[in-house]
Amino acid sequence: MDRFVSTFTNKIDAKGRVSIPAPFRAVLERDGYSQGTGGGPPASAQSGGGIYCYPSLDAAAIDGGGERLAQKIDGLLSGLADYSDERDELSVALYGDVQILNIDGDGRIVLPEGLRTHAGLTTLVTFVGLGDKFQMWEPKAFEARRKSAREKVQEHRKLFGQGGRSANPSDDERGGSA
Amino acid sequence: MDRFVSTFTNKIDAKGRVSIPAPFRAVLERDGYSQGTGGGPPASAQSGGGIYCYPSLDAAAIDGGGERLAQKIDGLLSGLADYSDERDELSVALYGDVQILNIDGDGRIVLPEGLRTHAGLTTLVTFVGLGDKFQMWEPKAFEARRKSAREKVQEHRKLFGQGGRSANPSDDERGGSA
DNA sequence: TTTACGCCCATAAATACCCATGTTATCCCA
DNA sequence: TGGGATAACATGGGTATTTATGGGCGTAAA
Repeated sequence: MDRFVSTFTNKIDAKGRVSIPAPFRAVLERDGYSQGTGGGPPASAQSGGGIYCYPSLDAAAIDGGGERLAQKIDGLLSGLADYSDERDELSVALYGDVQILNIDGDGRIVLPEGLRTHAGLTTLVTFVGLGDKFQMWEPKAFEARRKSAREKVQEHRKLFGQGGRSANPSDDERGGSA
Repeated sequence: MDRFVSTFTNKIDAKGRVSIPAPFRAVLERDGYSQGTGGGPPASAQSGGGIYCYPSLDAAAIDGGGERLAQKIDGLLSGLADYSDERDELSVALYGDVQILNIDGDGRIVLPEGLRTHAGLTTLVTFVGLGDKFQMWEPKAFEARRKSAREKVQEHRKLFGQGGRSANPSDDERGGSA
């Protein structure tokens, strides 16, 4: 199914680069990404190559994904009439905030200033798989979010009365393997 | 897919020139633009070369694009009956203010007075990708626009994003489903 | 002439590209 | 089954291109 799964934490180096977790890279490649070196024919930033990133609308995180994500965005706009003011306005938020980041020969991207500040990133980034896309978080911020997410799940369980499994507290962290 | 994506802010120099962001240039070239020097054979301003620009109908901005944009405008008109009043009006609105700007050997254009005042441009221009076309804004004006655009998307998301997915707070972010 | 524009060159900074290294997980073979 | 050889990854850093931007100059238009 090629979904983004699991979480990984990588380091931002002095040049602002981060390695994309290898499993995510594999998903991106299967999703139609062709890498500059070591993968396939080069692709310029605006033509199918690169990953699509934009600031999450309601979280201090960056959303990222490949072609599939891009098509999803297109889908949102496809219903609107060309040249309507409404379409322009939505396009601003949907396309205007997107950055296309190239993956270098070593599987790394450079996070632009704007995105980095939105997510409060400094030296570490936590990549979180969410299926069709993934998110990049400041590790501590993500830990907090994860915690609250668990609590919500707990509540839901109570509502449904499913005693069931466990909320395994020691989930996967760095390098869950693929 | 060759879409205009992302935003860039460039400077207007003493001669009124602005660099077109390199990624946009790449889209334009693939879209059928041939540059005077360093790109391909020269093209006169009225024959496929140059970018199409006109004042946005409902915003203090300039719309710009390449061949695809021109064809889309044609498409809109062809949907209307010949000689209808509506068509005439639209033709004037869409074609009347169009300017074809040449890109110089260094990837720059000169913004004519009329367009500059319409958008309130002085020393900086923000290029905003909107898919098939892009817009040029005065940076501060664009900031305001971006803000309102984001709010609108939030609303839309509520309407769309009810694919009934999950209780997972991090699941659907921007556009739950296409 | 005077102004505006196209064309060329120069340069600093940002970006892409390339290779090297430390570490860890994997595999093979005795 | 233990241990060394191997391969995959994340990470660091050097170097070559690309890009944005400033300015000079000749030519064409007014």
